[in-house]
Amino acid sequence: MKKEITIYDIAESIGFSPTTVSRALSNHPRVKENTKIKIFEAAAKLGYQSNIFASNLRRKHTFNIGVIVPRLNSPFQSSALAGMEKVASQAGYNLIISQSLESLTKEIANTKTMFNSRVDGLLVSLAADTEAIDHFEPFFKKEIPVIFFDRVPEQNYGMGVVIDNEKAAFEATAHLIEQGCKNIAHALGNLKINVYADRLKGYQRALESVGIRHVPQNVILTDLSEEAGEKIVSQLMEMKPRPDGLLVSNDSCAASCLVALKKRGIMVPEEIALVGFNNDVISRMVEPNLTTVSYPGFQIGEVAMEKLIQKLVANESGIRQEKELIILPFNLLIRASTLRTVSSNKTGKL
Amino acid sequence: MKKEITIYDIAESIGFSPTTVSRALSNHPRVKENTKIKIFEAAAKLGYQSNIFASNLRRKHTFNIGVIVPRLNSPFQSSALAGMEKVASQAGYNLIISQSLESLTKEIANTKTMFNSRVDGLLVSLAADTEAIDHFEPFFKKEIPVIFFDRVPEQNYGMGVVIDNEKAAFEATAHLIEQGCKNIAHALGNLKINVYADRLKGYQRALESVGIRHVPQNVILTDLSEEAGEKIVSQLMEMKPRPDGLLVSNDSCAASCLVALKKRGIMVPEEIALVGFNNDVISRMVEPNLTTVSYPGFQIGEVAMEKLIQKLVANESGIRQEKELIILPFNLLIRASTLRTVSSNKTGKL
DNA sequence: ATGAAAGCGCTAACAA
DNA sequence: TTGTTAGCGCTTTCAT
Repeated sequence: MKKEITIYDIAESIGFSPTTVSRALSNHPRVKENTKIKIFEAAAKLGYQSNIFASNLRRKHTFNIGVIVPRLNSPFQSSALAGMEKVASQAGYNLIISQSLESLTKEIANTKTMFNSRVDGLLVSLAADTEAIDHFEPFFKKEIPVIFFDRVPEQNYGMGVVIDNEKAAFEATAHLIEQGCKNIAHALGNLKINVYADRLKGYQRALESVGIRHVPQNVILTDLSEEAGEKIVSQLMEMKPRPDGLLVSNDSCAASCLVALKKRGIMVPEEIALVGFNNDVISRMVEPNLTTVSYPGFQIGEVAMEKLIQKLVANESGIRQEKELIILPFNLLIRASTLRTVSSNKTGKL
Repeated sequence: MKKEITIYDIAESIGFSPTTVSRALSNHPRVKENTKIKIFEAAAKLGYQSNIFASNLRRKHTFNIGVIVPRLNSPFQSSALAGMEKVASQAGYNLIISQSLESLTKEIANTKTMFNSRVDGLLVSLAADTEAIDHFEPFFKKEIPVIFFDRVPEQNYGMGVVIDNEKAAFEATAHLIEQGCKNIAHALGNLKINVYADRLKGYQRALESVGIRHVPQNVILTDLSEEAGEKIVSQLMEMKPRPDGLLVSNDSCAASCLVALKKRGIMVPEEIALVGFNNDVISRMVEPNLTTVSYPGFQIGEVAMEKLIQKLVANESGIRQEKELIILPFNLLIRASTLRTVSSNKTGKL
């Protein structure tokens, strides 16, 4: 490796001190305009590249923000990441991204790595296994801001960005009830995850609100994978009475349920009405189009990152910020998979 | 911010020199086992955390690898990232990820940021606008390895990981021809991108190979977005004779073409046979299922990262590596959207 | 097997 | 407006 050009080389080449060079390069106001120009020219001529380590070593921050997600390749998570990247890069921060693959062990390892890499802040969507959040203690202790998004811890914690999953599931279920469903099943993921636990509550509350007795077997725990659709539907087929409504906690799984239903000749929505979650592209491509809860992944990412950067700035100036849970709006998109009567078809997309 | 524990504190607390502490902590063989134990204990007791900047400053590398993708939220790119993350984290590297949003300007900015952050290596899938790759010069000059994946530069460059897009499109087109299509259209993205340019070649070669005259208007340039399907199909409807086969360069766009075709009452595959690209979930959910080219995103990510880390290790030991283009296998998955005769149905998924 | 000392390149307090 | 000086915390010769 060749020798690096340093501010000393620049300083020497034009007869200023390294301090002045340093100041000029970071656009300090107390350097004469003319000197700045000279210094920038010299820097360019010598091919100077600032050494970020040395700078970090002094200033004690990295401009790196860590992000830990369950899976990089999920439509929701990748949208959230896209939103984060947008905001972060605008503010001059880099993103260090890792995935927990739904494993607490890996999440702990990731957390350690992030800590050791000295990220300035951390954005986390928890793994399915995660119950306690002790592994974030080092961050809390050092007052490095941690913001959870989408999948947040159950217990009291700092700051989070979510949607109101309970309300979303409530509305989705209420919609099914309006469409005449009497016996509604709900397929969801690991109940350790707040997202699914909350949706279950909303689903139950909607049933109760119209006096429908809650049938435990109607709640189907799955991994919500593409393959799960077949299993869910075959389970549905065993039930008597057979459910006439199904709320599935993500769109790709809902789509695979739809395929499995159609394979068996079950009419959607006439025999079983179907609701998904997320408003993924797929919900608009299958036939019938899926009614779904529009889940603002990109925006969740943006807001979480904005909040984090705000905290960073606040910390810098010694301002103490409060705990806060930000709840973003969702949207129930009614499409053909639940519209049983022509009269209530508001979308024209039957 | 509280004062950090340094190796000096450890050294002082147990009466060794900082040197020995440093050596012990990095498991240097010439430190007595017993001393090591003492040092590790003291480190743990004091809550020592190694300062990665100081270490980087001395050792001149970061264990960070930069990744620049066109969009974080694309099924292909996020799979590739997942593959990269897996390999990188196993090898003790972090991923710094940014997106170019298909803009050369942003790509250049990202490249600069990555360079200034002193990533040890760079993985890039080019933006649509990118023609020249001068902005990677600083990396080449400093011999920081850069590996391109999927979307690689046209000109001569270092190392790349791709699939044989020309062959893939050739096979897909040949399959359409076998199924009796006489007039095949091809919807693809920006021809500056090798991926699409190569597919176009393959498509043309397949037509030529059976003596079908190539009709320029059959090549439809689009952004391959979800919305593009409608446009592509309406364009198709204008053509006479109307094409009886359509090769679309990604699955979500192919799915939207399918929806647009069905909306017009066109039978798929009978009137128009349809092939997509990527084997996204969506290709298995729409009806009929899409014939598609299985595009190994996760594996491309894995291989690219493995190669990069190999290069890093090789550089370390002064070994000079050759330029290399790695071509990964693809797979034409034949499904109902192209199967026109029962006799040639090999999948049973009509 | 251990230690002393120098320096990686930058920044910030203080001085001028 | 500019410069002097002293580290930030670690690693690495070179000694012992």
